[in-house]
Formats: sequence, C-alpha cells, structure tokens
Amino acid sequence: MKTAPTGKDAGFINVLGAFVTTIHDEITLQFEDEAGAGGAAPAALAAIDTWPECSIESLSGVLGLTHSGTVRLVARLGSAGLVARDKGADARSVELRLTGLGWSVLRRMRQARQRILERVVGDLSESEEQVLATVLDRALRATRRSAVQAKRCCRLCDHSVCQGDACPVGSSVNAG
Amino acid sequence: MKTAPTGKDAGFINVLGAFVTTIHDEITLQFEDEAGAGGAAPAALAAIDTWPECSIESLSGVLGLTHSGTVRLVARLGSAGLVARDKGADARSVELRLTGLGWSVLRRMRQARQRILERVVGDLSESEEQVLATVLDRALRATRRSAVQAKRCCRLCDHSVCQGDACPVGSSVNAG
DNA sequence: AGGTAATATATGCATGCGTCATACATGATT
DNA sequence: AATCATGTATGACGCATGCATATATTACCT
Repeated sequence: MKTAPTGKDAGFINVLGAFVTTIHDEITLQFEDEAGAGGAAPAALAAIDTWPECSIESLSGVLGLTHSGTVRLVARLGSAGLVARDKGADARSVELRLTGLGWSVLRRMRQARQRILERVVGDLSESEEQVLATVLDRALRATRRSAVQAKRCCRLCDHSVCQGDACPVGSSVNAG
Repeated sequence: MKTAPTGKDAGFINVLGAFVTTIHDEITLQFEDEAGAGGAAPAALAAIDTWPECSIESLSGVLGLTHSGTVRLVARLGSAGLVARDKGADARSVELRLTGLGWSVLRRMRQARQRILERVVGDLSESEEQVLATVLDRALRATRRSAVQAKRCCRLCDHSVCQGDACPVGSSVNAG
C-alpha cells in the first residue's frame, strides 16, 4: 500500500540525494585532476580501455555525445597524448587505443574512485553490506536499458573485476 | 582488521559507483530539462530559494564557482526571467530572489528529484530502509566540512523538509 | 578625518567543451 | 552503375566558465 511521503521520508530522500551529490562531486573532482580534462574525457578513457576495437561511433553512444562532439573529444585526448588512433578493420572507422600515458592516467583515476567508494563501504558490518548490496541491486535492475544505456551506466566502472551476470546493469564486456 | 579488497568487494564497489552515476545522470538530465539551462543553474535556483538574503558572493561559495562566474550565471538567470536582483542591506551587495517563474521552475525540479529518489527507496522494507538510513548517515558524517562545504553538499536539497540536527551534513538553514 | 585595506560587484578577453550543418570517404544494396 | 547507409572530419557557433582587472562601497588604523 503506497502512502504519501511523510516528513521523515522526505528527509531521508534529501539524505540520499545529498549522498549521491557528494560522492559524484568527489569522484568528478579527482578525475578531472588526474586526467587534466573534464567533461566526458574521463569516461572516454575508461570506455576505450574497456571495449575492444572501440570506434568513435560506438564511443559516442557510451558517452552520450554527438558523433562530432566525440571526434573533438578524441582529438583533444590525442593532443594530450592519452589516446592513439589506429586504422580499424573497416577503412572508414578508426580503432581507438590508450597510450602508455593514457593507461597510467586511467589507473590513477580508478584508484581514486576505488578509494572514495571504499570509504563508504569500508566500515560496514557484514549484514549492513548484505542489505546495501541487495538494495542497490534492486534499484539498478528496476530499469530496462538498451545495451548502450547499460554501458553508459557503467562508463566509469573497472570492468576487469566484474563477473558477467553478477552486474545488475548487465553491461559486462563478456556479456556482449 | 582491514584486508585487501577481494574480487567480490571490488564488484560491489563498481555497483555502488554505477548507482551513483545513474542517479546523478537522471537528476541532472531532468534539471536541465526543467530549468532550460545547465551547469550550476539548477543549484543556483535551489540555493537562492533556500538561503535568505542570498548575495552573489555567498552563492559563489555554495556553487563552487568563482565570483565572476557567478555574476555571469546570475545574469543569465536574470535574462531568462528566473531570478531578480534587489538592493542588499549593504550598498555593495545585491540580494537575489526568485521570480514567480523561477519559483515554479524550481518546484518542478524538486518534484522530479523526489520522484527519481523515491523510485529507489519506494519498495524497501522497513528494516532495509533502517539500514540504508544508518549507512548513509554514517557515510555523510564521516567527513568534516566547513559551513560552506556543507551547503554545497546539500545544494540540491529541499531544505524545507529538513529538521535541523537530523541532517548528517549539518547544512540546515536553521542551524545557521 | 584621511589613508589604506578589505569586500562586493562588474566587465573584457580567453578557453574548454560541446552542438549543428555539412562535406567527404568508404561500404552495402539493388 | 546508381543509390543509400555508415563512419569520420570540419567550419561556424553557443554556453559556461576562468583570469585579470576596474569600480564602488565599507571597515580599519593611525
């Protein structure tokens, strides 16, 4: 039975909102610091590392940018020495690849993200962690997503630690 | 006793990160849609509504912008008919105020935020809600913040439903 | 009171990060 | 071969900021 939100519930919702805002701010700040670029640049590094044979076209879907915006972004990342462009199998497309520098920047980004998120779950009891995992799992499964939308949700994740069907978003590299 | 993160923990951290990303994306998208402007504009509307006798200077702190950036932002919001500038008590400062239009835009923004966040907590059991509340509370209390940093955390909150010391961030209007 | 520092706002100029419209090359279809 | 679809690129532009600086008001210090 659904009831109108009470004062207590509304306060709870504010707390959840403030939590999301805070964590997002922290991660974004660290990312811009490490990557030396803002906007979609951090997500682009992660996506290029994660998705094999990543083209500009497919990247634009993950990032939610227009194609031309993605071209510009890749050009910036190229100038910064973070990303290189190889010829793709199809002579129209380019195949993106992280340079050594790009990879080490991404590694530091991931460490920072992990550090921030671990501070949240670090001192949970076993049972609290269990409940939180269940709640997050349900929240993320509640929405139907296209494959591209799923990749977008997980655009900052380190997919190397994700086991296919354990991800409630279903964006695993192995899951196609 | 702290141990190195296991595979399972790392996956859990990815899920938490994906959750934060997803919710933040949804709220941001709705806000830009309602406000017809991006960047710090939505937060500015909320802050001007929340903090009485809000000046450009104090606003810049809440938003994390430079003073001049905030001047520009307020000019844009003024042109859009969302914000008006009154003379402040101090003849140097301006006192910002939402117009009728600005207020109704803010109302729709808050409804959208509430809708999105309620979808997460809506079908939690009593005990799950209890645990989540505890976890979020602890996470938000874990960081020491200046008054301005606290306001920044809660820059999108609807403070009218917050009871002073119930907020783990301590940004309540009443709490100064 | 007068001089100096601090505070608050404003503005010219530059930059980062994208969009839109369009062009071009390659590949697929009929 | 002609047409259409796909992938990349580019010129022109807009938004949202930052930096350096100017101006007006207030506070402080002697």
